[in-house]
Amino acid sequence: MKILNSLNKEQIEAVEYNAGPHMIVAGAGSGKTRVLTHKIAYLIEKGMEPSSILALTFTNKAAKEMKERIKSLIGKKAEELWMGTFHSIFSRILRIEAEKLGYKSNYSIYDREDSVSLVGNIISNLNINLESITANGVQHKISFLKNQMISPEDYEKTSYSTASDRKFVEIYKEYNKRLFENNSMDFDDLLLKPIELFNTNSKVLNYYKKIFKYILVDEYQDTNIAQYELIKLLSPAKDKVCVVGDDAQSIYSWRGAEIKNMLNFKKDFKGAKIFRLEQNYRSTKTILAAADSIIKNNTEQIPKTLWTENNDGELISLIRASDEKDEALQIARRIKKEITTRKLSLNDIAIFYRINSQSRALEDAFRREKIPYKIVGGVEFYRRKEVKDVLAYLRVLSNPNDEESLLRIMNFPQRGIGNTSITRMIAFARKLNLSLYQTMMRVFEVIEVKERIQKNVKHFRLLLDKYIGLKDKLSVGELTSALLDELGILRMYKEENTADSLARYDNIQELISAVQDFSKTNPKATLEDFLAEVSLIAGVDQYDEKVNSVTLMTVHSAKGLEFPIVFITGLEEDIFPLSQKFDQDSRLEEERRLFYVALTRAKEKVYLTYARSRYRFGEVAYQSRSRFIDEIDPNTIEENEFLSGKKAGRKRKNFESNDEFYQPDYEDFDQERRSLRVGSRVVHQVFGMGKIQQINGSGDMQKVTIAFENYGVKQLLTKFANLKLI
DNA sequence: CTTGTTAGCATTTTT
DNA sequence: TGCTAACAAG
Repeated sequence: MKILNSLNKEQIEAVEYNAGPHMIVAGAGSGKTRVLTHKIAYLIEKGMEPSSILALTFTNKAAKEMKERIKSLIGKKAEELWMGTFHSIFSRILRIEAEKLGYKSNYSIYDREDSVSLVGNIISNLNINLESITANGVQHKISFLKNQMISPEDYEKTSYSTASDRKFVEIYKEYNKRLFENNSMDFDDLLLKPIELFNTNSKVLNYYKKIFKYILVDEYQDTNIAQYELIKLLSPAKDKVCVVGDDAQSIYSWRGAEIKNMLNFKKDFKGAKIFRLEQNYRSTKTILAAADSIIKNNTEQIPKTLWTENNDGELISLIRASDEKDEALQIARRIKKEITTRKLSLNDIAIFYRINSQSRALEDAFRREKIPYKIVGGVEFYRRKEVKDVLAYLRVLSNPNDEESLLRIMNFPQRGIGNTSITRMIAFARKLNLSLYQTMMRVFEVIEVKERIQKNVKHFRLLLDKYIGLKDKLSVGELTSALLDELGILRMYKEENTADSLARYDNIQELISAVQDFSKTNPKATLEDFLAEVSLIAGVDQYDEKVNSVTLMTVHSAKGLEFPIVFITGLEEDIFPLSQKFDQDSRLEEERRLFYVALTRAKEKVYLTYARSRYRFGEVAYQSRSRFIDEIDPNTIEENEFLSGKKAGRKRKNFESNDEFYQPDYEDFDQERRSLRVGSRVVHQVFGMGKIQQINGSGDMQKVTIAFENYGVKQLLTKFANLKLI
């Protein structure tokens, strides 16, 4: 069969096996996507209807790519596949089944920010003033519990009821209630609600079980309990379930992902068969050896040996920088060199970092060195304030019960409806059990609101009604343009004429073209369709390999991608691995897996960079280099002397002495404390011997963290500590 | 109700 | 450091 032609023996076995549940343990670069796509094509060629195959992926981008690839194998039929992320597939099902749960099908989807702001409102409404209760913290905890399928009632039963715990439960309950009243769901509900539906309504469950004759799951190592539950519930006859994953690449446990799902697969699905893909087609032998030497330090893993027929390739280069600016500059220079020496395009190069905030220095350097770049993720387009404002309008038009969105736009652009009036209207609404939107119609009964403002509210309400009336008559694109025109938001930003406001102007323009684009590609699409898609877009989904520029992204977003040349930056303790008391080994092991993922993205060449000092929280922090560097097999790595460290600094001085960004190495102005270094052993008069773990700040404010032999870890001001070097 | 100022917080990672 | 949410004054 043609479809099997391009596969190796193990891959063919995995593709052909379709008798029952099976798991494909696929190492990095072993052709996992290839196997999945070919398997689906194979199934269809064997006569299975595309519309009866459910394929779940981790990102929208992966889904889209896979669909494209399947299309090229079997043609247009691929369009009918149920393929997408868990969240998008089940939100689609919920659109259809919402009424059975008491929701309406036009429900809004709240992203994390929306949830936090709802939680914030609840906290202030309930008049809670506890140090330990913050909107962010509570939202985080709620999400965490939802991921484990723990309801407020469950939580109440199992946990100690401290005062703050009781308050938390109160907020959690109110949060769910308000979501329901707003006809809204948060990300976690998109998984929980279908479970609830299937568990309480066997008719619906059986209906979908009949539709899905085959289930495939990608990135199985990153599924959480709720996702596992969904797979289990929907398992078709004979458990025709195929999951693909790599336990070494599990990097989302903080989001509730359970490697256990992978480790327990054989137990969970009776008669399950395991396939292994161990031949790597992506990387050089050197890169694989380095990656292997890293992951060996982890204890929990499914044993496997990756091998490749590829060349040895080049050694990994280690680059030392004095600070983050130097690091960025050196990377920029390397990139220029790489592009001229190997005939590569900018697209072939990626720079990874552990945390988004590291991107700033890199961006600065690339701008100055005129290297085109694109950032994946970061402050995502659809999460920007001005974009969210416009989307809030669209959401209200679609679902007027969406109070969070309504509040967001009530006085934007300013129309003289201030906080006090809004609070009074909400009080009225709660008393009479109305929605805020309904209250707006009856605002003249809210006597506490001034007459002039009542008129403003009515005016606003009429505006909304006008567009609600129009929303099914116009395309989404036309609707948005007309609305924005009437609101004058664009004009407002243009007239303001600051760099900031013009950027916002551009972003809204971009949104408009995105909307129009959507209308064009989906002529029949409704406003709801557009909103549903937009709410579930992630940073990585916007990665466009066609634009010719280097790529900047977090290691998390890099999962599933590959590049000829990869820079992994910020290899310092407390950055990568990220600072954390490693009270649990599992935390450190996840950081290590993350580093493993980063390394295995590279096809030809890896650069590792670290900086001696780095701005964090507005102060300079000195860090020792990452333990991961020392875990790498020394035969695969070389320290790069040229262009490194102080040399680069001097070079800069010669060429760009008038550079406003230029700063002398800290040694030059902080000489008396120069001898204090991370790792230095010191004596303190009271605490005795110790080793410096961390140095923060400079001058009189400089603080050192020292692990004393007999007194534990202490943080001291250098100025008073009177330390003696040994 | 708007505008301007400031204190305090933030940097994990994302569907 | 850079942003925001909260606060104060007009």
